[in-house]
Amino acid sequence: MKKTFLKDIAQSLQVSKTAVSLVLNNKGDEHKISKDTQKRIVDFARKHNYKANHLARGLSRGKSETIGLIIPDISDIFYAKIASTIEKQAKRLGYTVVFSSSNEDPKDEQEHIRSMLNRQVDGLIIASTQKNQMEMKRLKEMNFPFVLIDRHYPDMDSNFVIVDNHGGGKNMTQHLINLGKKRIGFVSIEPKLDAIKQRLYGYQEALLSNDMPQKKEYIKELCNNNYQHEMKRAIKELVEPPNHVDAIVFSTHYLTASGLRELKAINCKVPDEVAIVSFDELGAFDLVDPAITSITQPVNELGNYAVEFLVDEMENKEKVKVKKKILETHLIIRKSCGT
Amino acid sequence: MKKTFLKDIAQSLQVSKTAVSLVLNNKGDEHKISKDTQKRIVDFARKHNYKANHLARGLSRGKSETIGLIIPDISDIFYAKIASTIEKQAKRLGYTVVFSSSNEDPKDEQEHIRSMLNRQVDGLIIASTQKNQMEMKRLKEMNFPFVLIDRHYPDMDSNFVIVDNHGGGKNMTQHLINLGKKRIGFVSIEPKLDAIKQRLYGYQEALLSNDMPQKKEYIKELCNNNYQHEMKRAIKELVEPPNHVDAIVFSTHYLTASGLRELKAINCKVPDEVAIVSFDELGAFDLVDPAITSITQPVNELGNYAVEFLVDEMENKEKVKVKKKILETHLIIRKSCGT
DNA sequence: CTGAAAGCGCTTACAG
DNA sequence: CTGAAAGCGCTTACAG
Repeated sequence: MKKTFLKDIAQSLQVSKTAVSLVLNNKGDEHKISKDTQKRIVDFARKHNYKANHLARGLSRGKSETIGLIIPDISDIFYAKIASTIEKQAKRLGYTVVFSSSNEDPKDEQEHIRSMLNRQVDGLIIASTQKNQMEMKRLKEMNFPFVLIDRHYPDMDSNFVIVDNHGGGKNMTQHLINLGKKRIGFVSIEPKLDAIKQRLYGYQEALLSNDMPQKKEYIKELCNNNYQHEMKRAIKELVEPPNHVDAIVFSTHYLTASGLRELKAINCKVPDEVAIVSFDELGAFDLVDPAITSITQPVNELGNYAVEFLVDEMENKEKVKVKKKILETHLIIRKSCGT
Repeated sequence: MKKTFLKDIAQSLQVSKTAVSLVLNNKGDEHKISKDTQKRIVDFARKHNYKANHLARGLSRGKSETIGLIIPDISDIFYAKIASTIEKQAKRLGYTVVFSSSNEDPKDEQEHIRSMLNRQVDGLIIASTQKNQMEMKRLKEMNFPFVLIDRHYPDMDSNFVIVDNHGGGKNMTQHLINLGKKRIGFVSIEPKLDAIKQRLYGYQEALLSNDMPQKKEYIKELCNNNYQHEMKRAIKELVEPPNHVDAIVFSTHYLTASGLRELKAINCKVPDEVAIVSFDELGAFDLVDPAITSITQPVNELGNYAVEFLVDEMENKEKVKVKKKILETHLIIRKSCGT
């Protein structure tokens, strides 16, 4: 099966390449090409399974119809889900998506951004390390379409769609307070990301507005690369006297899993001795012992808005205002906080 | 910041585009371009942040340095992990990856394959629906590099890297038998996929080689789109008399999760009343109540081999023989089978 | 209504 | 050692 090119069709049908290209791009009517010719071209193309070479088309049109997705880690279920909805939505609108994982490394992230630009993606969706503000500024100056997801740069005016981390942090803490918990710990990674900071602030605000004491010792911030190791000690310090917390807020799904492992290891009963609540979920959190009360993020919405914003900007470059969206989270109550 | 093109460099430096292109592609020495000229070109390029337009380069060279990944569903943790290692490995070798989810729809899969060909990917990694043998044949005839992962076409001679599903199914069943289980059920999706069939055969072989009865009623095959609904009944029928199984083998991670939910719903104690074992895992299977004994798949190896095989074929088209690899699974013993 | 021609930004034989 | 030129496969003003 030989490959068919535009030229082949033109020659076989004794028409110009122009005509073929026009017709196949649905501009036949616009250019008043006879219905008959159009039909012949379309039929021939279909029969020979002709499809335009995207590289050539892209080069010629100055757009590739692909969008780049840069995330910390595609194997994290949260990002995997986002990637899934982004892909679906992008496909619907005629775009393919190429992805790259930054592994939270700003240098890698920058490299991927540039590499994608070379590859002539038409736009970028980025869940950034939040350490590349200069690079983002550069994109803005180039007038290059992009939208930040999950993590944004608070000082920068750009498209983004994120989640209400502050509200989520507050709600999960309030839930604990409503259940009568008095000494509520907070386990997090180092709050380098605004999203993580906001969860902490939410926690603190809930405490504050309920006139509960804020103790520095209740807050454990683990190193992102080494949290599994540090978790052991953090949990111990929280659970044992003098802190002796009766509840723990975990700021990410993997911290929850890790923390629960430690709690089990030291035979601390959840929720009887300590209640736990998780920001975001892992695969089978409803089956875990005990089923884990979690804040849930609207992944689909997030992905859909991201693509919508991006395509909007790609297709009407000049007129578009910066678009921002903050999505609400949702508390799913299960067993890990008791009743 | 204006974009720099090859032409700009050539003009600024008063050399030919040829020279610039050659030097920037590390063919300066080969073409005996003076060290001095080379240095001037490289410096200028670096200073102005020049990067070749990949579309143009691709069109000209006839390769895009991208590989296409087609999987059933990127939001499934198993494929997300594979995607992650494939991306890492591909990047190391200078390739970008574009992905598409088929959602188990053969038509979609075919469309994605063709769309990727139009986009001029250099090779394809496919976890196929296994209903597109014709399309795969077509790829072979075109001499287009591709490797099948996770699912292969048993009747077709092509590159693949899969997992020993038969062995896995056998081991997990044998584990149950070793623990003294007598009536072992098997819950699966419809065995349209060879991988799923093999797991069943493995189960059957374990039974056979231990002189245990094979009962048709012990085997439940659910419809892939509707398994959550059908699970309720399947579990009931297995657990209640007359079948009254004392163990269940689940052939996929999501079936395990779903089945366990039903078992809990009808208050059937695991592992005391019925032991369960899972082929493949979900995020927190070690934390589930009870922690789930599972067959684990070597995702990283799988991804690495896939890329290795593919790149091998892409870069030495003619000489390469078909490469096949079957990876061993691993049984992780936890609590769900008792002791 | 239709075609010849230029152009997208590269790479690479080919000729000196 | 180096450059002019053709070519990759399309798209699209432009001219009739």
